[in-house]
Amino acid sequence: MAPTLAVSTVIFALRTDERSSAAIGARPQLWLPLVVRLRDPFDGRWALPGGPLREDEGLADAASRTLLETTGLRPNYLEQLYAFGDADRPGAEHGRVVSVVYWAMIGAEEAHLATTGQNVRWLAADRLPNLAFDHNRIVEYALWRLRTKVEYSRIAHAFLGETFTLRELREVHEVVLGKAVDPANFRRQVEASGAVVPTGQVRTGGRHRPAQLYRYDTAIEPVDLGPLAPEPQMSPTSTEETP
Amino acid sequence: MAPTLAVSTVIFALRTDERSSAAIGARPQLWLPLVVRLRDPFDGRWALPGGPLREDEGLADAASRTLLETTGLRPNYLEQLYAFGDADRPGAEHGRVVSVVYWAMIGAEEAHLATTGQNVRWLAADRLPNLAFDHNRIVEYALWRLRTKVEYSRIAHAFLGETFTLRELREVHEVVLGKAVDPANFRRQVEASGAVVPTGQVRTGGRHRPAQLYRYDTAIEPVDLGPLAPEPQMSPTSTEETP
DNA sequence: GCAAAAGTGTTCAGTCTACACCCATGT
DNA sequence: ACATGGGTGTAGACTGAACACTTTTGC
Repeated sequence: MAPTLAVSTVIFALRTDERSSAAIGARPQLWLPLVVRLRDPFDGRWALPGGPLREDEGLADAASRTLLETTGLRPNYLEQLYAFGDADRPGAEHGRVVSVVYWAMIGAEEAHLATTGQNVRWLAADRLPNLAFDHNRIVEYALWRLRTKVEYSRIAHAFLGETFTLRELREVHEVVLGKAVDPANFRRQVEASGAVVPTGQVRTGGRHRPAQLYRYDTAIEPVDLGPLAPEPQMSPTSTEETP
Repeated sequence: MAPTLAVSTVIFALRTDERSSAAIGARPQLWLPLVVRLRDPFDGRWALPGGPLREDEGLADAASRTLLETTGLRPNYLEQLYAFGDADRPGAEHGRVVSVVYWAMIGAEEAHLATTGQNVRWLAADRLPNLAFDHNRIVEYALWRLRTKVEYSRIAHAFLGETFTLRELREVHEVVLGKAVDPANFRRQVEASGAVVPTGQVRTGGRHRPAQLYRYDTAIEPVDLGPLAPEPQMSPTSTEETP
């Protein structure tokens, strides 16, 4: 019997814990939405949003769709993570499944508006319970990818809104990497990258000097995707023998 | 109708062109084995080795198997590349296929022994004809991944044998990256990485001072795979709510 | 005025790069 | 002897971490 094909998505957003949100200076954390399984295997356990691939639907489309269905949102960033399909995956007794998993980043403003359906719940990424299938391992891998990618690319802004202060962007790095970042050096690095442009506006309100607001420079690709980049640049490198 | 699942592999080896092998100082190049398609779609065109996923067989196992079937070899390095599954992939008219593609590196000694079956042919990676499906794009992406990975990890030795001189290792870098590398600086970087240990043996025969032979230090992982590393470190980060 | 964060300047150490130079071998 | 690549040394450019310091707001 041929294995079933499914698409799942690890959806990350930066949120402040509701319970401690009243506390001043509450650091945001990484959260992700999970859905309850309503049947075996792993009936009643939390699992990543996902489902079978529909006809005439691309893999990334399926990821976007399940994301929209579970959260009502569209992601600022979406990337394929990995295809998991070992024959001994947990739950394979009930029918083998090959999962193509995506991971996504949601902006701050949208994250507030997330519809939390009956079977959906947001949980902190570093305090997850035992999930269905091998989903704990998948989330671990997605977290690892997020962390390494934040360091060498420019995706951090995908957790923020249209405009943001460098302080906010730095906080994203600090929360994701789990360590403090020098404000002075961070500012210079970001400015030197040219990925960000000042809007002229400032954000006031703190008990301190107002901060310049920046916007992401859309002319700059956040990640180097190589030949997978948008423009499909179909490349018959040369024209030679065809047997 | 559910999409079919297939596993294909981009297999790289460093070879000297047979026609110019007589010439002295012939630079090796990247080659890859392709198979002729014997039916529609793309009947008669070259394609990546691959096929459907068998029952009770992991994705990586399937990649290894097709690699063995087409070349008679086992790879020194094997990694998942990407899952291609857009609804508008070339050839989808004859039935939609989601391809999980792997890429592999073959050692120098093995590459000589490669069995070249009736329908198999090795072609130079930078002079490929029009391949079946979107396989040109896939090879481009695999090449890009190989190049970026050679720069920041220690996989280059996978194109060589058990022991090798630093000259040979440097040549791998030069061929893959397509540019000259300073011998002095390369030596220092490799030695500093500690990934390589001198065997005490030397390689004589050139009209020059004999070169020290090195062996790869197997205690060091060639690539940082993060949570996908061998030891499955099943990680229920904590034990919390299960609805 | 004072606390707090925004933003600037400077130093120091480590790394990368280019290139000069000596060493050991085959012919 | 001498050509050739193996191997070492080193000066300058560049980069990143650390941290002192000035600026501008809210209270």
